[in-house]
Amino acid sequence: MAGVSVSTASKVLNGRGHFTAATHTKINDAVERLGFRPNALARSFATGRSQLVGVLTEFAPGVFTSPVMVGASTHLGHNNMATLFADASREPAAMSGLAENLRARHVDGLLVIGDGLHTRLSSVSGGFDVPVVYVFGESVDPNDVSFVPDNEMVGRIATEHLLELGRTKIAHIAVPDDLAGAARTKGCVDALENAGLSLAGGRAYPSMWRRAGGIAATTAMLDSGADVDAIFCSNDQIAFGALAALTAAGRRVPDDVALVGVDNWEAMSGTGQNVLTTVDPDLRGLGRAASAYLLDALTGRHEPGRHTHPCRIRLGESTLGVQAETPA
Amino acid sequence: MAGVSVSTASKVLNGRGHFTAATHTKINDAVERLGFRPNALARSFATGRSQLVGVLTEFAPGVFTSPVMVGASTHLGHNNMATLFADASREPAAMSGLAENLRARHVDGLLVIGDGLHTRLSSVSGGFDVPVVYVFGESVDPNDVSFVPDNEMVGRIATEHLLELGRTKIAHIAVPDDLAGAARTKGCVDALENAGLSLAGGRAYPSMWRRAGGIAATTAMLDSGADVDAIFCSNDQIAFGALAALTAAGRRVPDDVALVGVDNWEAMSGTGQNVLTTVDPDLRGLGRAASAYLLDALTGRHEPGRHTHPCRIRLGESTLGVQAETPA
DNA sequence: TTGTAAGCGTTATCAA
DNA sequence: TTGATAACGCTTACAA
Repeated sequence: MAGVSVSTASKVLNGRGHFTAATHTKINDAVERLGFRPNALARSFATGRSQLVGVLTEFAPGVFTSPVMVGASTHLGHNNMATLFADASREPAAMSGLAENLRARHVDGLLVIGDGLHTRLSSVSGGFDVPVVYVFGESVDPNDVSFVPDNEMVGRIATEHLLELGRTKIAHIAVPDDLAGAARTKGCVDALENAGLSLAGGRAYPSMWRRAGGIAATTAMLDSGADVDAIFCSNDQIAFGALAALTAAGRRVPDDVALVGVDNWEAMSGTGQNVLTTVDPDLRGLGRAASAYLLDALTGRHEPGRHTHPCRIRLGESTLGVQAETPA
Repeated sequence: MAGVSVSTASKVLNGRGHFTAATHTKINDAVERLGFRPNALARSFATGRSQLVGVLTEFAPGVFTSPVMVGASTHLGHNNMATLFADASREPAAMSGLAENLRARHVDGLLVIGDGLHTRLSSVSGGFDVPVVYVFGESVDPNDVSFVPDNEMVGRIATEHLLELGRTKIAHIAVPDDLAGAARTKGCVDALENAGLSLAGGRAYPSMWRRAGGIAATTAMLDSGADVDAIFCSNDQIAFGALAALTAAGRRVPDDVALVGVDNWEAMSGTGQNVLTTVDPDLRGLGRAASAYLLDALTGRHEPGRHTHPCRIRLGESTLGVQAETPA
């Protein structure tokens, strides 16, 4: 319709080669009039690259999975990559079948997203000739590439913030039977040691990830008569429990006891409040970092092993008091 | 390698036509030895059907979005359809661009997933020559196909359960400025009218969707001296607030006041508890129903308008007491 | 600066 | 029951 060959049209539309202005207009006019849209499927077929990245989640409904996925998908989208999604619904056995499925569709790369806690991800890289990146969970195979939050940094940042505020009797409510929890504890203990201090109460107070655990641990701490002016809680749920227990016991937060949690839960759940000082693991950023790596891997980058993603602290009333609202 | 033509191989592998057992073996052997995997991309290109369904979410990190998505994606996967994912990150303006993107990839159909509350979904069906289904949010265009939870049924089921337990002084904590909330209220009031009753306290007690709202509304209710033996709360967060306020006021749940919420939050968030009787909107089922419709639409089904998906009640201690744990 | 033609892997039509 | 061959819509040498 533009009176040119298909190859000319192809080149112009993809900005390859040099053509006269007249040819450009002819082609653009024809595109306009025909409402022409290139068939991405045919293009993928011709080039052998699908411009598709598989995203395989261990359990998509998990609260922490979506931000990682969205961070990844958005960044991929900005780079003309579409996201082919599949969820294993917490059945590890389903993973390889779904991966196989994505492979048949010739994805250019694969992102395997874990649920961030508990266990390692089983490796599905075998059989893939395209890059596979494990996110928010480490592959059992150390030769695979994994991206995880820097949980030691989480513990360190939280503790250093409390130290900077002049707190010295810092207790820690920990989740021991968990990869992420143990790392957060290590970061906390390390930061204290660097300051020549050790855990208030002489030990970490164990808890589950839940609010009720925070209440129980804090109650135990107060009952033991431990002298404490700050608590680093391994997540925000625990910190909310600690807040409740402290308030019930007549301790003021942060005046008597300052509190730091982890997860940036208030922002994530959209409560619009900012009561808790919290360490944000930046899960969107984690997804973005992993997909950025994947895009680089498409052109040869290969750095096997574990990549940690930095966290950032979000200040709130539980350490700064109500003056937390700094004017712009 | 099998010594047959490509067309024979193609037919055998797809189970089309009749061939001798010898041919079958020859081909299967070759497949085995070569590790042959059909190229889904080439197939899509040849057939003109991509076997791809676009899933466009308004805000994927929203707690209620994932179950819908996973329900849809899983059901589609069982029908050889892959899920092409894109998220608008709460920017309505982004929707059409993303939809355009999915269209360029020649998806066989599109699912637009809302966040279940507040507003209607803007229609992106224009320009699509494949079926588009709106889920968990109704399209502004009544000619579009929408799948939403049956929120009137939610209110009705909750209220009928309380009536069956013999409660007659049933109060309601409502969220008025919201499509879903208003429908739940209507279902409740209808059920009461059918039983010849009306709302305890003479009116619904307004609240936000949050726990704090439940506390405030319940406190107001108690302060007003209303005579109440049950409360239907528009969601579980409100119900948890009501539970706290009732307990603080020395009322026993369910002995003095029975409580029903909505969302099946305890199961969704994996707390492993079952304190609250709740109406489960069955969001996975909603996703499944919408994608089942989409698959039918591929072969001609067309029923424009709003399709409601039934809910189901989950009994818990807040209406049955501790004997809720029925033996298997 | 533009055009010709081969090729990507599969399905589908028709003939044998 | 099997095989040749065109076709799907695009990219990409290579030729002009």
